[in-house]
Amino acid sequence: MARYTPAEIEPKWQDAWHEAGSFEARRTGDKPKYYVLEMFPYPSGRIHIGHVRNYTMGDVVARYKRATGHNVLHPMGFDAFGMPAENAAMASGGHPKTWTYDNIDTMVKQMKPLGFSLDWSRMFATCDPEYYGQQQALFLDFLEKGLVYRKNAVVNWDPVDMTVLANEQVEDGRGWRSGALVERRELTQWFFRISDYSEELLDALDTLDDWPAKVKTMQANWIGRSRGLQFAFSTVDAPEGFDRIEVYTTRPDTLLGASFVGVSPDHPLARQLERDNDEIAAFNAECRRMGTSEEELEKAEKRGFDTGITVRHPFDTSWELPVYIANFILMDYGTGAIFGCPAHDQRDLDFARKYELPVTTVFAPAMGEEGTFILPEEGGPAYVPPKAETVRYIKGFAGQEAQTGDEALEAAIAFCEEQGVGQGVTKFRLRDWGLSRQRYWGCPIPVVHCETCGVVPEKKENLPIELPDDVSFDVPGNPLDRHPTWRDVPCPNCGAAARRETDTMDTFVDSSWYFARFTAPRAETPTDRAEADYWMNVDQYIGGIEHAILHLLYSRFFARAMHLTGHLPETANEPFDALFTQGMVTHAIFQTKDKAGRPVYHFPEDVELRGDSAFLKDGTEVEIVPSAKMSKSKKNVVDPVSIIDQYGADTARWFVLSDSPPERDVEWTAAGAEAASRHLARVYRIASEAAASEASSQEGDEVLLREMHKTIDEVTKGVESFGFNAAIARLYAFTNALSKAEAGGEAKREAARVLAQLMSPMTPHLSEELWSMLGGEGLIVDAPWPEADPAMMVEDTVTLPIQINGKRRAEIAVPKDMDKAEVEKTALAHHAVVKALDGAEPKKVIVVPGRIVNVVV
RNA sequence: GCCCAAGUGGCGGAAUGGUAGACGCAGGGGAUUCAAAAUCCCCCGGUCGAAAGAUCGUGUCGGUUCGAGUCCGACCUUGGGCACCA
Repeated sequence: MARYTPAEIEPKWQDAWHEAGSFEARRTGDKPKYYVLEMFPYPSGRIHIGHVRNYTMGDVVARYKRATGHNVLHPMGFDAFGMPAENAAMASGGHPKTWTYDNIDTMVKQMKPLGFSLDWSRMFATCDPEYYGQQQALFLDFLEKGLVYRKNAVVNWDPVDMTVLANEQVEDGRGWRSGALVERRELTQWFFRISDYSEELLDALDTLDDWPAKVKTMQANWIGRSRGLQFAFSTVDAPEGFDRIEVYTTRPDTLLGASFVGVSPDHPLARQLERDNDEIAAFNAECRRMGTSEEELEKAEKRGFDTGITVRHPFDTSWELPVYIANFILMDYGTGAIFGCPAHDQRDLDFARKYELPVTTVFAPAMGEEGTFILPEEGGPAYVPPKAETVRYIKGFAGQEAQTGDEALEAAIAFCEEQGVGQGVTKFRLRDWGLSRQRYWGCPIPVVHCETCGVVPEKKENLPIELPDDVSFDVPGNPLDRHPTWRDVPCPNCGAAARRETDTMDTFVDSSWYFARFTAPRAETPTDRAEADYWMNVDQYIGGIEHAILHLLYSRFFARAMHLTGHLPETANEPFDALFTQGMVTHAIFQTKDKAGRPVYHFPEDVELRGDSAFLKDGTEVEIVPSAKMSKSKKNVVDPVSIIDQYGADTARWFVLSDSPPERDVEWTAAGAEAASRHLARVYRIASEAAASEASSQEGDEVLLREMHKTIDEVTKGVESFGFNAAIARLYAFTNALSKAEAGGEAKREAARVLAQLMSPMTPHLSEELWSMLGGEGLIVDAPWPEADPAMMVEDTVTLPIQINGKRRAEIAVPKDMDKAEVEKTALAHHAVVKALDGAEPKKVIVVPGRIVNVVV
């Protein structure tokens, strides 16, 4: 009998699909369309097992939808701009462009043998001038509509390398390459007005029924709508022009517990004070030495500097509060100034205790719930109940004595407005999206700076503004900045000597509209409306949970901006109808330390495992950090090519789906690949036997075919709900049933054909082979998905467990449609129940038809 | 620090509030074989027991319910995100 030889059959069927043009997306016929998209990869160099898992999931959906009669669009491309290419150029002297395109070549060569049903004719990379030129056109359209503007913003500045650092390039406040202390520096940068869409982006989350709730929650929290009071304190002894300090608070009901006012080190007042006060200048400078990330600010020790200025309490002008400059206050949020109420905010309480400021409790637990409440001023923790909880106000000034935080908030706002102390406002945490990057390897921002005309947009006919190739990375800083022939251009407006913008775009811009470009990847405009109108939206988007906030939020903004500028229909404002976030593939990190004690990472293939220890080829022992997110910078990536070489693509595909639920992280182990391979060989063998079977006894036909219909039903449901591992478990069970079946040859062949079809989204090559072996018509990719016959799935009798006091003690087999009273009678007659009752009457009998019987004694 | 998840046998995991551990891996035993590989069959959460069975058991502690892995509250641990990694 022939053996399962993936190395022969996989290329054969890939050629057959290619010849038939099976996977080219076409707008033909009256079939419904289906657009399935996996988040496109960064061309890091080689594909890793996480890619295999991600694209196999998308391929299962794509192939299933194809089999259920859809025109499927399933494209692939590369998110090709970004820092690693520049880092590689700096490390080894090559060019980012060469590095990137070489990597793309390699990765395409590695992906094709996996047999994904991708329309490769639509492939592009975001670093193709044809792509980023259209992105520049979008930028100009956005600029015209006022969706882009310039303002100052701070960046991490490395004073030795003379370059801007990404947050991940800052380690313990020092530049990763130079080790120099990082400074915050303010630059004029480009911003998208995403915050204008805060409310809409938040409210529209409710319409995304097929998105995971956790992603919607994360986005909602990120956008962060809050209701509060904005008002001004009048100052005492403040410099001129600072008669008032505007603050924003979400807890105006705690105004009588105010203890101090805090302003950001970047607040205009702090900036004014540092001019004449060296101590304040030093404190502010110290604060600015911290990185720009929110995480770093929050984790840092909370510190303040007493400015000596005070403010008057709005309700009692004889009551003065000190004004501190505090390192934990963000200039970007609210007004950059707050009042602190230590009794009801742990951070404020820590601050008050540190600087010996008064603590005044405003509210306490409601009557009857005081319990062991310790007043914050008597050493207790800050009392911060949920705003929906009713509390008792001790120092309230508006509304009832007992009310919820929410009620008190509104009452306080109403009271303050009436008193002329500020007004209620709704604010959002979401900030505008800074897109300027002081780097070479990104999409050039298509504007020119002219001394007379100011900021001048490039003319669209000059697009794309291509990156110059003749650059080097041996000098610190952005090569575009020191490239005279590229940088120095005439003003598009007046023709005078001018300078091209040398900042490039954030790579999130590239990935915020690629899904739209896939609908017409060669169009002369960003989109072709006929194509976009047909193919949008993405029916199923699949990607990592790490993109839950930024990428997905930016894309939602871009879809709206592209609608405003005429590039997408309004129906595409929410571009992703359904989202599935697959878990990550994790893997141990292998690291050593360099002379300065900084970690140096090593690829798994460069590490030799001996027992629980690991060593480099030169014998150096390597530290193993278990189970971390796979990341190119940490080098803990697994190369699936060897798996494919050894076992074939179908085994790799089957294995990544079978071993773990798709939304959960999976720790890569090679152990299961062998088992997956054995199973596929077994399926091949069983199908071969079925193909040759001459058994004429039809005794077991019904049993087998009933099993088959149940399997069709469960696998279909599994595939539709991303329960791939459960679907595969069902296919294992059905394979066992087929192998043991005492059925006739015809029934076995039918069952084997259905098995091949049900497996075909996961193991398409093997399935084609079996299909042709079993006399299937045409290609299996063109065969319609099998349908389960409901009549074949009902059982005549059911087994009911009997519980006594909720614990299973026995079971009975009863006809499926036996009525409740009869079931109860049968159950009570069971000897285990009789014994448990011991002559007494049951207290209660619960009968859930078809499910369970519970006897309470 | 803040936001969001996850936690079930030796391992990966299954389970519309209704028989916890499907299916697979590893392990043990057997068949086949001159022998092996491959294949096939059986067993496989802990404790007690010869067995029948009993009893405990889904990170920890409480709660709701006739019934909780599933719902609620608190905690612990691990992971993701925190706006210049992509």
